[in-house]
Amino acid sequence: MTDASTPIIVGSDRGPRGAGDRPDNELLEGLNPPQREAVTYRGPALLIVAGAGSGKTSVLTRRIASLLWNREAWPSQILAITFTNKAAGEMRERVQHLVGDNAAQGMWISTFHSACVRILRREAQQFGFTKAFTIYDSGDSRALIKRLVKEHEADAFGLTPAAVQGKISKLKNELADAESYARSANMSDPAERIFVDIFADYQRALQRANAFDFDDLIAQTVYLFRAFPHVADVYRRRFRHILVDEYQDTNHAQYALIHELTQPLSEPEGESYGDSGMMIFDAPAADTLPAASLTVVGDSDQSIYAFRGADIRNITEFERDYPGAKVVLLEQNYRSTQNILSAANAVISNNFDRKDKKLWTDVGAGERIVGFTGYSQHDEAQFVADEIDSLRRAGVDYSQMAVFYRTNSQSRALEEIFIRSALPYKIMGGTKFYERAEIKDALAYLVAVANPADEMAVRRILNRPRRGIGDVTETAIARYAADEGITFRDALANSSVLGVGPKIQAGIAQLDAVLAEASEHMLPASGELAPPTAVAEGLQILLQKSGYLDALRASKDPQDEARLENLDELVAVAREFARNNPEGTIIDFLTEVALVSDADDLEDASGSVSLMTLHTAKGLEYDAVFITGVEEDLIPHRISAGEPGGPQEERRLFYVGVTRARQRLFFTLAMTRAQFGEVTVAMPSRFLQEIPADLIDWRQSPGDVNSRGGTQSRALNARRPGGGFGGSGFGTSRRYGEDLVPKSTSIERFANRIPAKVRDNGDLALKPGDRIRHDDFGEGRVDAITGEGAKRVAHVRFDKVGAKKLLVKIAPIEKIG
DNA sequence: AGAGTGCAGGTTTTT
DNA sequence: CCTGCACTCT
Repeated sequence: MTDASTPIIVGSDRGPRGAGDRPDNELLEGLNPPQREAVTYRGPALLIVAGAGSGKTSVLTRRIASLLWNREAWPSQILAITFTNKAAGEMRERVQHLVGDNAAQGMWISTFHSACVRILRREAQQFGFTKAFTIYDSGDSRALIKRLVKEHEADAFGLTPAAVQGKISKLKNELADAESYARSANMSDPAERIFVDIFADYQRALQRANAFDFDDLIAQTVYLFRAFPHVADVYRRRFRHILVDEYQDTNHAQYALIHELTQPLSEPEGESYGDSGMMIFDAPAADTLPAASLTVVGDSDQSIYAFRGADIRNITEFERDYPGAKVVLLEQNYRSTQNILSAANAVISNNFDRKDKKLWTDVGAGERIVGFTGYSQHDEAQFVADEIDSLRRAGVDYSQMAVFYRTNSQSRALEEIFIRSALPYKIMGGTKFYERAEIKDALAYLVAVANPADEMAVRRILNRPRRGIGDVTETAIARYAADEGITFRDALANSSVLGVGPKIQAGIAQLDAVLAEASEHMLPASGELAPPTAVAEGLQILLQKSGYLDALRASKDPQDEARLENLDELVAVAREFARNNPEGTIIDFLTEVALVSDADDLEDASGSVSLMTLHTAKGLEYDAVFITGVEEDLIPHRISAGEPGGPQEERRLFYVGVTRARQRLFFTLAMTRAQFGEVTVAMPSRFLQEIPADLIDWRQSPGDVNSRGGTQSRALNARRPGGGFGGSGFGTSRRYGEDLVPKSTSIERFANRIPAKVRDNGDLALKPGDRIRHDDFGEGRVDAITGEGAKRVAHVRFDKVGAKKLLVKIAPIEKIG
C-alpha cells in the first residue's frame, strides 16, 4: 500500500479514502480468480479449502484488509484465530502493512488459547476465579495429577499419571467434565470410579489454586458462554467477523467456541445487560443484529493433530454445520516445483476417503528429488551436512534450509554432525527453555506473587534454594493454613507459631519477606500503574534476595553455571517484554510465557539451518528441505499402526513435510538406527514406494546399502582420511575423498525400487573363535556373541582395525575357514 | 534434611 | 542410552 499511515477516523462518516478510490483493486492485485473470490465474497459463512502453498495467508490478510478498507468493519470487530503466536504476529504485520498501523488497532489476531485467556481474564470473576489466574502447562498439571494418583493409590488399578492426564485432556477437548463422564462411564469398574474421583479432585484443585490448564482455557470459555448468555452476547456483539486458520486442526471444544460466537444474540440487543437497563433507550435496529460472519481456512490433507483431539469432521462437515456456506477451492500452488508437487500428490492420493484434489503449478518441473540411504544415522546426518554445505556454496542461505524429522530424539545425531561440520543450526522446540527446572522455579516465584492462591507454586519454591524445609515443615504449614482458614501463602507470615526450629522459622520468614517486597514492587496499590520495568526488577529482587542466585554461584556443580545463564536470559526476556509492552503487568508476562510454543521462537533463526519435527514444520516453507528418517516405524511411526486412522495421519504428516519445499527436496534414511543404545534394522518407508520412480534421483538407494559388495558407507569412508582406518570413532577431520563418494547414479540402476528384502545373513551361526571376513574391515576373529534373534551382535577383533561390534543379521560379513 | 546410589522404565507428534 | 525416580545411608 502506498499510504500505510492513513488512519481510519473513528466516528467519521467518510472512509480514509475518497469515494473515487478503488482500494479493492489494489488488494486484489496479483490474485487468481478463486483467490479473489475468497477475498471479496460476503456472506454468513465461507470455507476456503486451501491446498499447501496456495497463498491462503495472503488471501486471509487481504480479506481482513478489504473489510477494513471498505468500512464494513471496525478493527475491533475482527477476530482472527491462527495456529501459533508467530503466525498471529505475521498476520497482524501483513494487515498493518496493507491498511496502516492505526487502522489495524484493536483487532484480535491470536491463537485460540491467547484469545480465551483474554476473555477469561476479563470475565474470571463471573465464576469463581480472579483475573490473576495462573495457566498450568502440561508439566504443572502432570505434577498435580501425579500427587492425586498417589493419594488415591490409583496405580494399583493401572492408572499411571500419564494415562490419567491424557484421558482428562481428551475429555476436556470433548467438553466433558468428571460428572458428565461418570454418567456415561462404566462405574462398576473400580478403575473408572477412581479415575472419576481423580478427575473431580483435579478440577477442584485447579479451582482452589485459581488456575486453568491448557485445555481449560478453551473448555471453560465455552462453559462461560453457555452458562452466562449475557457474557456471550458481549462478544457476539463485538466480533462481527471471525476468521479461523488451520481449521482442519480444531478440536471439538474449539469448534464449540466458534459456534457459540457465531450464534445470534441470546437476548434482543438493548435489554438487560448487567440488569442495569442503561442501554434500553439507545438501541436502534436492536434485534436485527445478525450472527457474526465466519470464514474458515483449511486443508483436510494437512490435518495432523487428531492425536490431540483435532476433528477432521469440523472441516469436512462445515457445509452441513453452516447451511448456505460458500466454498472456495484454492489449488494453484505458488511455492513448489512440479516435481515436488507430483510427489506430494502421489503420496496423498493413497489416502482413501478424501476429496480428490491436485496441486499444480506453472513454474516448471524443477530439480528432481534427491534420495540417500545411509548405513547408520550418522552416515545419514553426514550426507545432510554435506548437501547443506554444497547448497550454501551454490548460494542458498542457511536460513532457507530446513531439516525435518519425525521424533525429537532424531535431532541428536544431526546435531552431532552439524557441530563437527561447523554448520550453524537451530533446533526448534527441542530445547524447551521454559521447562528447565531453574526457569520453572523463577516463574513459580513470580506466580507466588501474582497469584498467591496458587499453592503449587508456593510449595515449589518453599525449599528452593535450600532452607532446610522438608516434608514435615511443609505439612505443618498446610495444617496451620487449613486450621486458620487462610491460604498457604499467608501462612508463611506466621512462621513463629508453626512449632519448627528457629533456623527454619527464619527461612520461612525470609521467603515471606522477599515475596512481600516483590509484590509491593510489581503490584502497586490501587490505581497506580507499575513502571514498565517492574517485572524484570521484581524478578531480580526475587532471585537475588531469596538467595537463589547465591546458591547457584556457590555450587560446585558445573551445570549450575549454565543455570545462572538461563536465569539471566529470563531476566532479559522480561526486559524485552517491558520494551514491547510498556503497560504490561506481571500477569501479562506470565501469560505470554505460558503460551509460547515451539514454533514461536523462530525469529533468531536467521543465518542458521532450522531443525524441527514434521509437526512443527506446519505452515512454514523453505527453499531446500531435508526429510530424514524416511523409514518404516518412524514415518509412519510404529505406534500409529495400531491406532484407527493412524497410518493415514502419518501420510498427511509426510505430505505436510514434502509440501514445505520450494526448490529442493531430499529424502534420507538409514539402514540401521540406534535407539536405547540398541541397534535396530530399518526398512524404507512405504511412502517412498508411493512416489513415481522417475521423480527421485537416488544418490545411494536402499538397494545399494543392502546388497553385498555395494557402496561403502560414507561413515566408514569418513573414518579413514587418507586411506587408512582412523581407529575408533570419528576423527575431527571428517573429510573423505571425493572419489570414494558415489555421486549421482543412473536411474536405471537405482530407480526408486525398494528391494523386497534387505541383506539378511539369516541365522548365520557364529561362535567365539570363528574367523570372519567383513567387506570393509577385512578379516577378524569373533570374541563373543550377545543378543538374540535379529539383534544378535558379534564382538569381533579385526586384524587391522581392532574391535568392532556388528549386527550379525545384516553386517556384510561371511564366515571363513 | 540432604546426598548418594541403584534401578526401572521410557521416546510420537503439542497448544 | 539417558534420565528421572525411589530408596538408603549419613
